[in-house]
Amino acid sequence: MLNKIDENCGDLLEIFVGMSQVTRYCRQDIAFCEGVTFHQFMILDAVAKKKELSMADLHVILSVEKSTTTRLVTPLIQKGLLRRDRAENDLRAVKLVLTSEGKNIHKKVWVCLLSFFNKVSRNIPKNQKDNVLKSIHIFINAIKEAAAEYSCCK
Amino acid sequence: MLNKIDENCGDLLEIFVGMSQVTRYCRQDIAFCEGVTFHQFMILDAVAKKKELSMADLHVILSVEKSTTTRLVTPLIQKGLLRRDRAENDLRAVKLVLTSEGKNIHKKVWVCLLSFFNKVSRNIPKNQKDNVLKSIHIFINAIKEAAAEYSCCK
DNA sequence: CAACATGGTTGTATAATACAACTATGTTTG
DNA sequence: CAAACATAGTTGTATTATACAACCATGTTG
Repeated sequence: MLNKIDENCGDLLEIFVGMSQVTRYCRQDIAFCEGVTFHQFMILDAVAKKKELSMADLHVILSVEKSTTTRLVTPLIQKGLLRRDRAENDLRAVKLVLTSEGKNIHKKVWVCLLSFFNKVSRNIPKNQKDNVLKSIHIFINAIKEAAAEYSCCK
Repeated sequence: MLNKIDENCGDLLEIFVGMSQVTRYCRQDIAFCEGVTFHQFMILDAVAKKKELSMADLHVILSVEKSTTTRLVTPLIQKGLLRRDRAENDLRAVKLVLTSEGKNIHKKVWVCLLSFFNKVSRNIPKNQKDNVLKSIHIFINAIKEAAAEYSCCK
């Protein structure tokens, strides 16, 4: 009986290991696109989608500490891809916007990503694609929900 | 036509983002088990499975740089969970083995993990479980294969 | 207005990670 | 067999991602 569970969990562990590897690959490989890292691209993309974005929103999207958010944004400002304006309605808040250079780079990196994504896509059997993507959503959400209430060994 | 592709890729990006988040959660949460981090547990588990393991093998399993492998192993040696013996047949090589304390901790952390995995499991509809796990394998492998040949923007 | 809440940055510290240089041991080959 | 090459691992050095706590400035509310 415990065996059954254990086996299942062995699978899960393997999957976590796989995800951890794959995440690492992506961060590294994508780093070679126009000098933008994976996280940096996420930020550019989030800003591109919303036109303007507060740090607070961003920190939810990235789901990292707000201090981390600041540090991730800083290099993008320095490279001139983002502007950090004050929000009109709340003087505490920041409003991130893409510079034209930022838009440019965002587009270029998308092209890189597309080529990578296509390669990934080609390694998934056509008739499975939909199912696979859906399954992963289910899985990721399952973990997020579990993590929300999770606090181990306390 | 490009739209179709783009949309698909938007999905993929979302998934990568999700994976990156989820990976981060796990590293953090699991860190609370007996002071063992996710990677450290992977190492303990790999050694436990094989009884003994060379650094070379381990560095393949973790798929990180060999120097990183060394640094990940070191704290486990220091905590007395692993022993670093010389291999008999090759004096260059190392043979990692679990100490009894290591076995003990390995087991304890498994219990923590089980409880987490069960929570995850409970958030996946029963009739989908098999499908979801299989899909993720397909996906992870697809990425690994793509990453193997991947070198962007060159 | 005083107390509390929110948005953000900075100080400080740590973990994970890479790459290059190096040591020591093995293997192959002219 | 000695020289050249290959392999196993560690260490030096640097960077990135990350957290937590302390802090400042601005808003909101009793």
